[in-house]
Amino acid sequence: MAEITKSYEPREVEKKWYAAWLEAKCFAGRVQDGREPYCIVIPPPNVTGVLHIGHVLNNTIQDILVRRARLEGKSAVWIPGTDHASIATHAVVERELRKTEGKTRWQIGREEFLKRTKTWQEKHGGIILDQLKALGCSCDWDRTVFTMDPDYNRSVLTAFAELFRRGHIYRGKRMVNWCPATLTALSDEEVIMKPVNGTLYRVRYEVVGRPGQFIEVKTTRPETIPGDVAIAVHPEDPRYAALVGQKVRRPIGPAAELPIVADAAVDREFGSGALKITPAHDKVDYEVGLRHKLPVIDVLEANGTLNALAGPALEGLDRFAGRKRATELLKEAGALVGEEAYANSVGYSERADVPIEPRLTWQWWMRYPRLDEAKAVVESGLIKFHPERWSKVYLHWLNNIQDWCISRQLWWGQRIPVWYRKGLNRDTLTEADLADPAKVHVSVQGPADPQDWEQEEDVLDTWASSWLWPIATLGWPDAAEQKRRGFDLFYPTNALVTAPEIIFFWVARMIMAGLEFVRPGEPVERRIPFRHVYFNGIVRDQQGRKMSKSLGNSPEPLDLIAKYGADGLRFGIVSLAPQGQDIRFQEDRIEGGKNFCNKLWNACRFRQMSGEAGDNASLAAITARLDAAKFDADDHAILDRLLATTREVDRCFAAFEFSAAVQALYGFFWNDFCDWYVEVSKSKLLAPDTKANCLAIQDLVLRQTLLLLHPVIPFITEELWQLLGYGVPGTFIEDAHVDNASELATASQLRGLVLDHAQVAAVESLKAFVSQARALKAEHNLASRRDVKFFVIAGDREWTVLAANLAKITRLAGAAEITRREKVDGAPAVVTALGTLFLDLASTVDAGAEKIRLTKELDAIAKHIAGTEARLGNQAFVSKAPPAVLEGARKQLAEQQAKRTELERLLKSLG
RNA sequence: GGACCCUUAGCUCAGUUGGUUAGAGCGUUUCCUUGACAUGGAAGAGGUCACUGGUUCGAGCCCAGUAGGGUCCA
Repeated sequence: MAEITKSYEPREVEKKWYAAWLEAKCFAGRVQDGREPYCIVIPPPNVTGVLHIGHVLNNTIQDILVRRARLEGKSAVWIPGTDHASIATHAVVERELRKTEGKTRWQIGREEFLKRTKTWQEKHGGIILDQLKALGCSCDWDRTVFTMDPDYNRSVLTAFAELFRRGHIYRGKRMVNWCPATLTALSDEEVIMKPVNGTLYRVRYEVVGRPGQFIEVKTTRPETIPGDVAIAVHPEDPRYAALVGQKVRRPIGPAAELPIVADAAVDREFGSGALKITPAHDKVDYEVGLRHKLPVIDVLEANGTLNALAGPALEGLDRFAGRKRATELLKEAGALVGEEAYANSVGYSERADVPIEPRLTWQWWMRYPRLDEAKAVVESGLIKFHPERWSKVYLHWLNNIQDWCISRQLWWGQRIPVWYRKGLNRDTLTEADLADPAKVHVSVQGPADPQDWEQEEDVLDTWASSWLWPIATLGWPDAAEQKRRGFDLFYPTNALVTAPEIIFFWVARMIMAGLEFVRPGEPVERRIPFRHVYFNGIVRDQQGRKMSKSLGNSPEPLDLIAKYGADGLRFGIVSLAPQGQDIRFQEDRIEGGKNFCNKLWNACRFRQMSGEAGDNASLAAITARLDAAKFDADDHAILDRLLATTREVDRCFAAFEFSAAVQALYGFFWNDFCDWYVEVSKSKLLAPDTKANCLAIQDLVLRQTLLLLHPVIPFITEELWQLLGYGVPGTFIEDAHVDNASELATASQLRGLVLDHAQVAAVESLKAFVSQARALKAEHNLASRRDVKFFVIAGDREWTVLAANLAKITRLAGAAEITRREKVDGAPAVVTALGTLFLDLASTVDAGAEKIRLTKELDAIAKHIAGTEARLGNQAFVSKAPPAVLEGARKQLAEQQAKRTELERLLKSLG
């Protein structure tokens, strides 16, 4: 067996084991072996993306879940992949095209553009997946899926054709959120509302035939005045009743007379109570226009510049320049009554970060399927959200849902599988036309006579492909593929780990897709895509800001791995991520992860240096080496703590409380095992009588600790597992079974061991005794001396406990000896639960200082006694509190009083 | 405007059915390179649990309100 080095060096260990795991196909999701399935699908990162710290958290949690499932004996699989990120990829490739060739995508054409995009994707698309490997992610890489793979395309097109057939998809000319930068429609979810400090312009329109009479409106967008077609007032507004039916003159742009109409949509409280109606550029105005049969005058081009309909003075100007110019024109015309500052919300394009334009265009829309079921499965807890509160956000969205605009005026993505008969005028298509197979063809494979048809140019929203992720990655809709990939076994998947930001974009839609397409007619629990959704917090910087490239506040994960090891990074990030709360990134916590790994490493090194390796090949082999007759208090205590920690970690993993699991393991391993048990072992290992049993206990504790930690820190645990001989050669730690607390207890009971809780409690008092002894030394500046003598005045029962553990505590207290005395005078002392402890200073004690110290302690204990007495003196407390609490209080009071008595005695003896 | 979250030690945070004297990591002070580990060990300092009121024998925890910070939706 190789010797364990002085400190843990992650780099080579990580490389070695990741390669070995891949070589042995450790991560393969096996379909045939009859074990309980466990499946996670990765939230596919953008193919344009690189790993950021948020990915580290998200993917570490997924890896924890899937590795834990393997240790629990499940047939586990984690399916990886990327999505094609239509808009983001367009942005990158088009920018490069512009920079290097000065061309737009239209200049090179659709085919050529797609060729370039494909090349770019092949070059950059795998980066993030390789980074996940460096992090240790145990994905089944043979199953890697890209949302534009041929199989995946077919899933997406099948879903479209099916939903069209079922009446869920339609084509309509409606107001959409238009992004003038990327030149495509967006869904409501891709629009970010931002508060903007704008200007409200008060503009007056002269009433036709009544010179000098005006009607005033307020608008933030004077550049759209050439697109005005009416003024609207509320039908019950007395101020304007007489004017309804009259006309006003448009103050700028092509001259026109606009009717004054009455419409209940007008807010009488806003501004003057009169509203200019510009149906082409506002959703409400468009609806008013429909009601009053008003024309639509679209004065903007797709890219946001004003067109000829805006008039020669504005034509060609960008919308913001146009606004400025329009204001000047209004001033010149005497129509601008005033300007005032105005704070309002403006919708911005999520990707391009420019204000969106409401724009009337033909688009494809989806009426969401299975809305009621989608609500019910979350309301009933069939799909459980962690933390649960996110289900409210989910339900609120579903209750206020609007049809989904799924077409995008882009090229990179699934081209909509709709063909129009050549020569058909698409601007006049009716619903009946859409349903007529002679005019419109919808299918996955396309028409048999393509020469007679023209395919729809638009592609689908990326989310309209990724909403199929859990089913398409498992082979849907191809029966043979589903069989090969284990659809029947792995669906529904177990957990989805994602960010709350995409609860609408993705989580809700996946639920609807699953319910709609999977196992029609079967119970809903067979159709849902996953049972648990864990929302990880957002990783922020120290100031609480989101990590972003432009701020440059995001640490580079690969640098962190180089500095602290993948395990250190994983341990650190999980330890600071409590369930569902956003986290502030602290590099020192990552360093803490690294330090923990080193501690683990060195504890194993200590074990290796302590004695011959025993048979560690299985839990049974180790427990067979335990000797119940040789157990002392510390042995009982460490096994008790091991069982309690195992129980707690089991609970935490099942409850998605990962940072609590890590905390429990940290506390157990560092404090209970290293700080105490390893230290007491040093005495036990010197005695031939207790050595073998002590080593067996260490082996048992280390084995279980490695198994519990493996999901969080896979590399170092694998390395130590092998170094300490826990596995049969040729197997891996993941081939072992992690025993739960009761299995562990049963295994040790088979060796005749019954944990003695009195002994466990005794260790607590021994720890306190040692700690008090050290403190007493430190008080007298003897902390580093190991030759001091202690005296104890103790009852027989207390002394029995001390005597049984004397060698260990003498060593831990850093004493030459601890002896029992009947009487001690003039030595500094401390009252412990195991008697009064004196530090032998011969006659050098400073009585004055000692008195001050003891008096301080006496004051503190008096305060506690007063509190406890007050509680026990309260009749209501005595009669109402549960007996256990009451009993505890009485016992506490007795102990406090005994301590006070002893302190008083000590003070008195000092004179 | 609506919904949700947060406010606990200098910093970042735990505290899951209300019950002894409120915890951790980092930082900080003092001491220690003793044969697992200085990526370490020992001891210490540090908190009117945002505020106000209520329920209760008992509140960091439950309820109501106030203030501040944040997120999402309109």
